[in-house]
Amino acid sequence: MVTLPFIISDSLDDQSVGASVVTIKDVARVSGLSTSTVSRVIRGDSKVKKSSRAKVQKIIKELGYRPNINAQALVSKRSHSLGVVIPQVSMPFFSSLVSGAEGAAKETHHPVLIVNAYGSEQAELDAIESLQQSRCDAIVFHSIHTREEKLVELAERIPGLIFINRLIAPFAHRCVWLDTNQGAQEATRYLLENGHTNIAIVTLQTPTQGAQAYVDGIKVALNHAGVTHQDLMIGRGSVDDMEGGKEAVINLLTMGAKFTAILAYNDTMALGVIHELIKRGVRVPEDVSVAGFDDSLIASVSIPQLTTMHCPIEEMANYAAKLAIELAAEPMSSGRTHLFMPHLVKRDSVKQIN
Amino acid sequence: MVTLPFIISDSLDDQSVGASVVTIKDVARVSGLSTSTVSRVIRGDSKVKKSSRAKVQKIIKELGYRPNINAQALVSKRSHSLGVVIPQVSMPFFSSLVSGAEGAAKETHHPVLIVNAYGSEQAELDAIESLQQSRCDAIVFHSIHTREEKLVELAERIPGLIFINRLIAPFAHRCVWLDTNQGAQEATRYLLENGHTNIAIVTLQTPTQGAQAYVDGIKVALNHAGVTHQDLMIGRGSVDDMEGGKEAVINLLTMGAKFTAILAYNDTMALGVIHELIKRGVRVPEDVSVAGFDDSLIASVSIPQLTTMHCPIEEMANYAAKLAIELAAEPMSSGRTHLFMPHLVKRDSVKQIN
DNA sequence: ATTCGTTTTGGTAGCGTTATCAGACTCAAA
DNA sequence: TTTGAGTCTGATAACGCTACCAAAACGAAT
Repeated sequence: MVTLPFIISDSLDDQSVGASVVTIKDVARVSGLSTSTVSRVIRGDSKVKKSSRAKVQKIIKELGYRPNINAQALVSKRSHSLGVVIPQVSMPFFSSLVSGAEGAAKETHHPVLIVNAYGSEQAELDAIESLQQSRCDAIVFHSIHTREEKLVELAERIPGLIFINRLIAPFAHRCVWLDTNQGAQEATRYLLENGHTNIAIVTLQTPTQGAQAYVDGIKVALNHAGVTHQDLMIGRGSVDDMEGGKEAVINLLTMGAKFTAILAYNDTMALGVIHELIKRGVRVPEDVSVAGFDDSLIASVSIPQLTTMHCPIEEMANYAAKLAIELAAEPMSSGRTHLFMPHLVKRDSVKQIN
Repeated sequence: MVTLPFIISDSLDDQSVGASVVTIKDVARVSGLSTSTVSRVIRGDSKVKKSSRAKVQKIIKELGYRPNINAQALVSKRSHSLGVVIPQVSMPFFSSLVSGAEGAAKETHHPVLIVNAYGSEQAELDAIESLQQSRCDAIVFHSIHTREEKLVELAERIPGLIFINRLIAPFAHRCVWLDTNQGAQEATRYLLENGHTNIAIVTLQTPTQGAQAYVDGIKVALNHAGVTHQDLMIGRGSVDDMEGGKEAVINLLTMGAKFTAILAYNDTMALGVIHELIKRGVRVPEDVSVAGFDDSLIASVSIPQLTTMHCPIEEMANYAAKLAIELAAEPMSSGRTHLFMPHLVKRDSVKQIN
């Protein structure tokens, strides 16, 4: 980082006293009505004469009045804002998530608070607590490290808390999740259809719920197709990024696995795999096919473009945000499940063999 | 989007009345002191006896008390939160920006509000207004479409408003920006050093401030090196994404431009260029070298990995956030400029010729 | 003991909004 | 004209906190 120390000698400020903000009282005074009536108009309460409503609305517009949401939050004990807790906004998957949630929140004029909570249960719990301090009542939470038991506790305490991309059985109706197992099956079937039977898996060393479902799904599809794997070829990476992908494929190679295709737990790992293979002179997809999972931005940007399972994370987050806002307004103890399906996106990293 | 309508019949909730939140009064009562003293402890006011302070802090911890920030904001007329306005979180460049700002805000316990403002001046102004309504006083604003005159107006009104990646001359000390011109020069020099003299530019149809600086920088470097371009080869795309990149290179090709290297205004456009070239059987970098700008995530993901100018957007945003928070606390009418330098990242998309 | 400065404390009045209740105004029916 | 049932409106008390001022409490110096 380079910051030039060039000083600009600026004139002094004119000390202009910032035009004091207009309050509900100003609107009341100007309109000749009481704050109560103005408040009713703001909140869309029906018990107000048409002419009064019109007058108040006119004055509000003229004065550029905006209710102070802090005061509203104070008295109503609800902030009308949406919190989003994710590991890292800068990762494409999560930034899509945030984007989806932001879209939903904007529709209902909810401000969006985001908190990065990376790497540990403590970070995740701290994030939730900081949102609570802001009296944020609707929360979309992408938890990775927090124990289910803790999450149950949180869900009991916070009616507007929605889990995304993770299933907490006792609160299934508060989870917006993806059928990773089915997705993995579909990806596997696609490889099988293309003649691949020697399929290796690239996944995480310490599998998350999703990673587990992914591997399970692949096994189901392989079994169902009658592909007998005396022992499954599984390469594991310690992290879910490109490095993890490289690590996993190196493992696979050093254990002498023979495969014509690789299924990777996510796009980033898949790209790590591809990079490592190409570095070793293995062509993708001519020698080995590779499929990812997520269909994140990088999938369509890479060369070859990645065949992958599209995970509708933006729509899921949009849905989750609406649900959170809804439940924050009126808690419900049960309801339907919110299950989304990934679907296959065929691009260039998988090739037909035989 | 597929949502399964599977209904879970859940037991009724136990109607547990959410343990009412502890307030400053509770702390005061339990500690046997007044709310004033407790408030002093919270705010770190020095005028409080050591023993009292210790006692209050103990009780606060025991009761799990957290100040209600809405009440604090109401009385202090400042929200102590940081707003971030960007075109789209889901774009890697901006999600890095958000991430940097979030990091800075977390240090000072400022919640982070994000607002997408895509595509128009109105969207950007609406975003700022929505933050104002939240009484958000520190704002980092990545403006693209708003006229400078409007931005000056905003800057005058909001002391904690910082512009990122755009220079507003009258408020230079409130801008955290990048020397794109120098960066473009450096990229150009690198191509020249590698023997390229027929260099084409890929940029935007309607150039933003940054795009203009980029093209200017290239011209400067070319002139300086004595490379005479009777007429510069410039291909223009209507948008700054892969499609825009493709569009621009197609323009270049159809106008019959002869080049051995392309400088693209950003990484995404550069990748669009590469995709289009490869599609047409032109090898990168063997036949044509391509360099990008930004060093966003995708630059290291593609094959070939992209040679590009690293733009330290995360550090810039971190710096901008700190500045915004600082200025919101105590406005200043002048100060130093905050200029960051991009630097070259050599990867695989540029090849030496001759 | 009295005085004085200094440190420490508590009481109270808001901040801008909403909820609640009671009061005032309609208008039709008696 | 009175009555009653609506419809509409306004006064007021919170919400949880901080700012301000005044009152204690404490020593040290007289």
